[in-house]
Amino acid sequence: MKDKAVSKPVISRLPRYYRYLGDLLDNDVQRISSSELAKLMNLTASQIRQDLSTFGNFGVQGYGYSIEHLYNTVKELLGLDTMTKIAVIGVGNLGLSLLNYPSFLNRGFEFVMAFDSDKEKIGTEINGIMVKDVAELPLFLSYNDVDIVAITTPKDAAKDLVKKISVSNVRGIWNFTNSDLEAPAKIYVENVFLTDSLMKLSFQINQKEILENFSKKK
Amino acid sequence: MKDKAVSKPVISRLPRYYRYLGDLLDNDVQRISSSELAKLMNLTASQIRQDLSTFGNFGVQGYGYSIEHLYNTVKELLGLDTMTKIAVIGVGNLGLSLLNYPSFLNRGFEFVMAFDSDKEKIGTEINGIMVKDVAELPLFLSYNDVDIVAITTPKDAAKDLVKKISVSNVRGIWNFTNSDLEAPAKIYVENVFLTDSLMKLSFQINQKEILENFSKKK
DNA sequence: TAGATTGTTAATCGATTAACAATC
DNA sequence: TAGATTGTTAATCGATTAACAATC
Repeated sequence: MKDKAVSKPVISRLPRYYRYLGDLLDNDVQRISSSELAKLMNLTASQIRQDLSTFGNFGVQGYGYSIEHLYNTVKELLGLDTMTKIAVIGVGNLGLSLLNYPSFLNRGFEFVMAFDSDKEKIGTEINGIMVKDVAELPLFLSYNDVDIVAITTPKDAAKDLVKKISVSNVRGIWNFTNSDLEAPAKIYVENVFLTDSLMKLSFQINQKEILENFSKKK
Repeated sequence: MKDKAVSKPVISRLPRYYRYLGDLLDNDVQRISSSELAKLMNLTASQIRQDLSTFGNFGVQGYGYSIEHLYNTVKELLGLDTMTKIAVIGVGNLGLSLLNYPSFLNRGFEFVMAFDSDKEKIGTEINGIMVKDVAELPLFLSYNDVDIVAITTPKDAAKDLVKKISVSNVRGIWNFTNSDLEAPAKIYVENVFLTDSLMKLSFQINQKEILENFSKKK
């Protein structure tokens, strides 16, 4: 184990490893070599060995990797062997998607409460999760352990929410507003920028035409 | 204008530039230097100048960049000055979020049709968009210009959908299933892996503890 | 033992940052 | 003109790929 912080590209690949290893496990495959896994995942064997060696020596020379062992290792690395508690703020369609997402629960995540400002929604229950008035958020956070807050409100509401979250024990914000949030360093912000994602796709499918247009004008 | 393909990191930053430039424009700022913009966006001035020079010379020495001009340039680069037509497959909460997302419409995107397999949903209308039987997808794609298909179905349904999409004129897939989709090279796949995103967040907030645990065991 | 495959060191590639001449 | 700031070339940094000794 090295002590330096793990590099971003490696972190980004971990969930993907987890998915592929899970599939292999489901198919009762026992072992896999870095080159077989590389072929499956469209990576190089070198990269896989480099990535894994960030965390330790999990392979066996001449044999490869035990899938079950590697799967459990990655699972643990991702913190999925302990329950992570999530509060959802904003119960619009996006908030509902999260609360109803079936695969979160059996992967170490648990929704503990939902919040909204809409009187119609407050007091209702979604998938077994209560919807509270967002005004009660600070009090709730001070009396309950919440690891992650998912923010699915309009972006104007977010700045004030971050302020309230910042004085709690929350360690992560899952940001669905389409704007960067400024949070203290102790809180990690993971962004899901749907509009950015769609624009990237738009760029990619138009790349040739767009760049041609551009050169003409120059 | 260089002719080589634009690098991935640059493409990823374009929507973010677009957001910040839009905000500046809304605040009636006329001009900005690379170092001011860098400060605002938490980048380096060097990087901004490098990024922009991928596409042309938009700045003026001693002055900086005209925000309006730069904004329009990025907008055009992202293909937002022409309408991009999107069909949504799967009208669960996630599909609903997309169809109701207010900011897509005034940004050059248009939903043309929604599809689902649920008899209850077929024939209904969401935000003015009809929901058709997914069985009619191939026919619809053959008679209508659709640029992007957003897939929000369970992942088991996706493989078959991709096959059908592959024989159409669709150029991009916006993939919300939590699995990699194999599509022909002519179709660009942009992934939104919500579970991966949450797992990354989980890793980050637990990084210290997790890595400590790991070193103990070794 | 022979063959396979790891973990790691070295080489390469690509992206970011720094420096500076060109020029508004 | 003097000051500011670009676009670009060069230097640095970091990530990926290749190579190979160690070893199951």
